[in-house]
Amino acid sequence: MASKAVPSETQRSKLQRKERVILDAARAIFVDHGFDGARMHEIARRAGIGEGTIYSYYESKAELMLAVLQRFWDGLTLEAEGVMASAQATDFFGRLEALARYHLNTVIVNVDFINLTFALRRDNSEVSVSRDHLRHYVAVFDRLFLRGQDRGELRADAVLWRARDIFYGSLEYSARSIEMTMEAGRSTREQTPVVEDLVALFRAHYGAHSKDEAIDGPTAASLSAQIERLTDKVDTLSKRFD
Amino acid sequence: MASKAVPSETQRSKLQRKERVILDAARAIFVDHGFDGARMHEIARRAGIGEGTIYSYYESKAELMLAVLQRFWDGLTLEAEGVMASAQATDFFGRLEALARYHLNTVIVNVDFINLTFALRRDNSEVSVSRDHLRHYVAVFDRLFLRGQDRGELRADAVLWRARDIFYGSLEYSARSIEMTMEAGRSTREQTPVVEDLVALFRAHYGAHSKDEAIDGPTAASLSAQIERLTDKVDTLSKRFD
Amino acid sequence: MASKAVPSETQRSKLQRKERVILDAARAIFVDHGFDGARMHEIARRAGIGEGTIYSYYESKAELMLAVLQRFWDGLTLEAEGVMASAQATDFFGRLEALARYHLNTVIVNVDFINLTFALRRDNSEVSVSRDHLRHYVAVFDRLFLRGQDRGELRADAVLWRARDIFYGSLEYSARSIEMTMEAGRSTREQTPVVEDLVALFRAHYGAHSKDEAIDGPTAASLSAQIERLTDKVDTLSKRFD
Amino acid sequence: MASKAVPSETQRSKLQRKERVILDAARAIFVDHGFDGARMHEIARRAGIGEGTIYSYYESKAELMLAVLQRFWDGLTLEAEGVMASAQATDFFGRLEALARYHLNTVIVNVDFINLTFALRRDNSEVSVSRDHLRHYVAVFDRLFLRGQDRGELRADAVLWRARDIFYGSLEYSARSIEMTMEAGRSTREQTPVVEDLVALFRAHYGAHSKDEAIDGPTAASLSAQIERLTDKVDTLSKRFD
DNA sequence: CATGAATGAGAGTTCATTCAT
DNA sequence: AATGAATGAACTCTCATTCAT
Repeated sequence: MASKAVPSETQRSKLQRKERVILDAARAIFVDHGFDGARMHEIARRAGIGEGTIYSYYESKAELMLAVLQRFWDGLTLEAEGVMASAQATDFFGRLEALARYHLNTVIVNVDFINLTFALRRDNSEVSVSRDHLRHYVAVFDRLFLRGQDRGELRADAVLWRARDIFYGSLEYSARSIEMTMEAGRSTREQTPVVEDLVALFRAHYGAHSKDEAIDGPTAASLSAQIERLTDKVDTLSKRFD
Repeated sequence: MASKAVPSETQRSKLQRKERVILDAARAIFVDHGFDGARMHEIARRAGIGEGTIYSYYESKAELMLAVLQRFWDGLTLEAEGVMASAQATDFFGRLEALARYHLNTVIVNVDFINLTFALRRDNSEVSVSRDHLRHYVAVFDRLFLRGQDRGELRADAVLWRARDIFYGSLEYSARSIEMTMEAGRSTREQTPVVEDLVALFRAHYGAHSKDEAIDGPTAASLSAQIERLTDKVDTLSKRFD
Repeated sequence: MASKAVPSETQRSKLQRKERVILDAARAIFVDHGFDGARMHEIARRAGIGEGTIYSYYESKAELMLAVLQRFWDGLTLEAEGVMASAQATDFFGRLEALARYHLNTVIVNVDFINLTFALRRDNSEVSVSRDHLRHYVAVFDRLFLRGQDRGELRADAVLWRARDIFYGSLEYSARSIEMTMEAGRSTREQTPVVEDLVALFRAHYGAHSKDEAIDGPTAASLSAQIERLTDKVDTLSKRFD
Repeated sequence: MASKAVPSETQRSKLQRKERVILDAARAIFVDHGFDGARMHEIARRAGIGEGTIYSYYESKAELMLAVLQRFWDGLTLEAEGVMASAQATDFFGRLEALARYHLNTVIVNVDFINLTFALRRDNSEVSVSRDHLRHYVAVFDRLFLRGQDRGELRADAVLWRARDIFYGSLEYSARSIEMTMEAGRSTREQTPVVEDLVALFRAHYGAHSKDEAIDGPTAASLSAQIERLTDKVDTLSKRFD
């Protein structure tokens, strides 16, 4: 009360907290309804503040969306780097697997939001998203890949961006498929084999050692696991006849 | 009297022509501004007709969008099949290359529209997009792949949908990248090497001459493939109970 | 076909028939949906003709409505006169009863349309109904009443328009009430006693003879009928408990 | 903080005032143009507010109409009761005259609005008018009449709803006639004689001093009245099962 | 004369944004 | 700084009317 004249640390952090609350609310509503479908009224309500208050933090709905996008992609990039830094493995393929696992899961969880980002790429839109967000994010892969080449883990003649297309491309496509089947109540595809498969493909194609090494095919152990899973499915099916 | 019951050929084709004009205009405006951003007024103007006229062809904006989507994906599927049928090569990899080339180019040209399709909410929206459009389209690849396996051109233990994810996923990712660099004035990446690279990857990974193939008797790999296929069958069966 | 140049009698009557078909259709739709709620499209469909055809008979929707109203009230007036002309009784009260019976039934059947007529009395409406329709119709009563006075059946000092207000007013109010209860599935009020009561009231008030004569009260016969009806009601109610 | 949760008295009364302004404007426009003919734009302009503001008070045009109706009929009922309560006379006929005078004048003044009420379709429309409004209003007469019977001022065998039809029916018919002649510049009919005439008619017909009254024992008339009342009770009972 | 596809003005309603409190 | 009532431009969709056939 007495701190009116002197903006205390508390006040500043209070503002930051409220800004975060707004962004959280905005993100949730934007994901649920898309940009045009989202209502400022609903965002304000979810943030627990008045409608007008948003406008003292962001100039317009479009600005708010941009801020949400910014935080989303920055967060993604940071997390991806964190995941790799804290990965147990320190070799290229170990880290690649960690990155793939993280990316696949992220896309599955945020598929609506990522679609929304793509949609805003339109030029005539009032919300024209900069491509830098995405560029920064995929740079995580680029750094990993180049370091792998430097350390001799990867073939020197491998072309970065072709590898990148395959990595992100197939993961995202898988993610959409998995998300679709999840939504339909079925869960036939697991995330783990997709990641393992992709890493194996990278090892085979871009690995510095022998070309054939990685193509070992399924081991007895993995076969056993597959049979186990199938057994479960059949059991589930059997129960349907009760 | 006869002209009353039976609309003359001229009349019918005139209606069909107008329908096409509307769909063309709608597609252009939808791509430029998104579904919510598109204005019926502008679509009508671009089609050179009155606003009300659209509503005697399509019940609502959403219906119109759906019709545009339908035509787009159906056309894509038909063209893809045509491309493969008329490909000079008749072997798997030759046809795969034709399909890849067609798909890559298509995505580059229609990237905005494809983004738009993705952005349409599957739920919570008045435009509920059926997944069948996409499913039909990717079935072209599926048929090609299975035929390749039947004819012994591909490894029997290759998993269809993992191959599909890599194929469409990396092509679409490449397409977006290419489209981005094209737009930026640079054209560092050519389409041809991307396609050739992908086909080479497929040949190396899924080609029948891979190392395990020659060994007699049921190998672990072929066993695994058998299990995989059986799993699919059980899944299909399961779906029947939904 | 050959009769193109010479409008035959057939053609003229054909036009009149079509005009009647249009008016019938229009009336039905106007009654069902009101003036603004009625659709020219639906009127045309019900008449079995094209939408544009209506406009070669009537300049606009408002004109059509006016024509419908005209025919309705003219028909009513004609019928009312016909009813009285063909009434068995030739004395004032007999004819009054016939007119009351006809009017009550007419209002019940056409209550929606009559309400519609009242609503169109608005001045700012594009369909401003002339009051002459109604005036012509009530003139039937006026003539009957004046004749009754001339013939000495009615008191010479009775004021025409007060009698008219009571006659039409109470009948219309009763009609609305009866129509309301009919609609609700109940039919507690019969038309006959309402008419008889009103005629009795007229006889007592405006009859030239004695003032008291008509107030005989219910006879034993009518009492018996009332009890009969009540018994029916109780029976109906009893069945509800099964 | 206190001003947050509890809107100040000023604020609340301001809202109520605005609500009344909207209802007044709406009523005027609805009367002038009917429900369909009325334009929200014009209502807003007349109320001196923005178009959108109306929608924060009423969900739709239909809701607004309903609110107008509610207020009109509730006000009428209240006023009618007030008029009778404050009437100098305390006997039945004195109060009847006060009620008649009030009703006649009310109908003359509000004839357009009453026509509008009648014209609103009970079915097939988005504005579904409840009959309760009217029912509540006429209950004022019903209570007066029954009390008159209880106090021996009216004949015991008089049938309530026939009297009600005559009372309201003839007054409304007179009101329309008077309103018509007033509008035409002529003012041949005065309200007072109409009311006096009607009261005289009621006195003659339903007054307790009628000829049958004096006779001892249950007359046929009183028997009939008893049956009539019993019938009403059974009807009421029946309605409970709908 | 008959038709019904085409028209476009105009309707009710929504919602991002403003601003007095 | 925070609020939320008020705003009005702009939306989709309707439908009486027109006119080429």
